[in-house]
Amino acid sequence: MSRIRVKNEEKIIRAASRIFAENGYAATKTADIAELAQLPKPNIYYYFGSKEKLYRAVLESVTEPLLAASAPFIEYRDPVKALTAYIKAKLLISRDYPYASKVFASEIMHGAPHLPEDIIARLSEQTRTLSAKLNDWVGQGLMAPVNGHHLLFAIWASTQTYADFNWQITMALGKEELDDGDFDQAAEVITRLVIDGCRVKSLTEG
Amino acid sequence: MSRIRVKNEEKIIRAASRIFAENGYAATKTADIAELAQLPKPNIYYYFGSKEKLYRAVLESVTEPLLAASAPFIEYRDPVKALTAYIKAKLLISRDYPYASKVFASEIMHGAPHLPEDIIARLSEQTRTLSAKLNDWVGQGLMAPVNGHHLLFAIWASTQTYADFNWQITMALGKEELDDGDFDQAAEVITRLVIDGCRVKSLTEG
DNA sequence: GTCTATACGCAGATAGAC
DNA sequence: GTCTATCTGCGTATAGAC
Repeated sequence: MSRIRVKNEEKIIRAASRIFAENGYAATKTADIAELAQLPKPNIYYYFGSKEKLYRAVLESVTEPLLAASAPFIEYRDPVKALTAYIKAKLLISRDYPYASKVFASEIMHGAPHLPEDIIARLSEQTRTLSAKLNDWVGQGLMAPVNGHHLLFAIWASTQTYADFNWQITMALGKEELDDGDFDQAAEVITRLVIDGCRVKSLTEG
Repeated sequence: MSRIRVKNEEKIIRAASRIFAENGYAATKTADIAELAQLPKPNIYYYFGSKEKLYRAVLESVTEPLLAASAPFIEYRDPVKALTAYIKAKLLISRDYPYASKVFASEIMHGAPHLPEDIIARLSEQTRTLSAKLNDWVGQGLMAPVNGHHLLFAIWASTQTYADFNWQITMALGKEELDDGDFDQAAEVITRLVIDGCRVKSLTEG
């Protein structure tokens, strides 16, 4: 694995993330990826074999950040801290991986036809862990009796929307692009909805 | 405009909504639409002229329901009633127009390249009206000081997710498909988040 | 390892018979 | 108004020179 290979593969993945995000899988031309990556088209095939395999490589590149975002849920015992940190982490993914997030969203929207089984399994496992924890908190009287799954869906949707529907949001806000202040406001609103809406209690201050 | 024409156009639109939703614009073959509609492929072209025009017709078919969903915001003066009804209306769109909703979402996700200007204008107008009303309520002390735009984004995202990410949700719930009970639970959770989270006050019972 | 030039298949669109 | 048969262009993929 030469240094040039690693470097070129990175360039291609970065370019591909963007083109796939903007156009969707079927509508993207490998020629456009090559152009953005400033490499000849056959190099794409030399490094990745096919458009399909390149696409899967892009999908896999977001998997780790996505799974890592749930770390707060494990780390913090305090429900308020855990949920606040989780919402922030999810919003940062939308901010920092806007293209990969979109590719992932598009993939899920169409029934995950290209998503490898092992990734699906890990995401499912994560879902079970998170909703179980929410239900635990409900059982311990640490929050109002809400359905953990549906609360999770609401958190996912309202954080991911800042990447997936970026176009709509920037237009509604009358901006060119979202800045850190917008993400702060988003975090404030979503956190309030969850913490106050579900009457989540802190372990330290009752 | 013969009766047969109207009937065939309906059949084609219905089939197209589904195929476009499942595969995305670029990946759908007009042949597949024709097959599902049980008509020969050239009829698609006879009635709609091109794949692109057919796609736009599908987009336009959801516009009215989408705009109509905001009626509660206008009809009800009471913030609690208005928001509760709005959330319910948005969820019903996800339930009753799952395919068209997905097509619309996919279109927005990619920057609305095919969405006619006049539809964009009407949706923008609606966005302004809704966020202005939310800000009014805040100004009148009828709800906590939340940013109207971001609250709106959260409501949109968490209701549309039941159509757009249907696959993920049914999998997480371990079901084959969502039933009315699931939508009721979704409504309950989202309504709680908004009403309790933003401390929305009812006009009648303070 | 890199890239120019080319093959090949698929799917959008249509000509023209009925 | 309907449909069979066909054209054509575009985009994935590769052969083969360097």
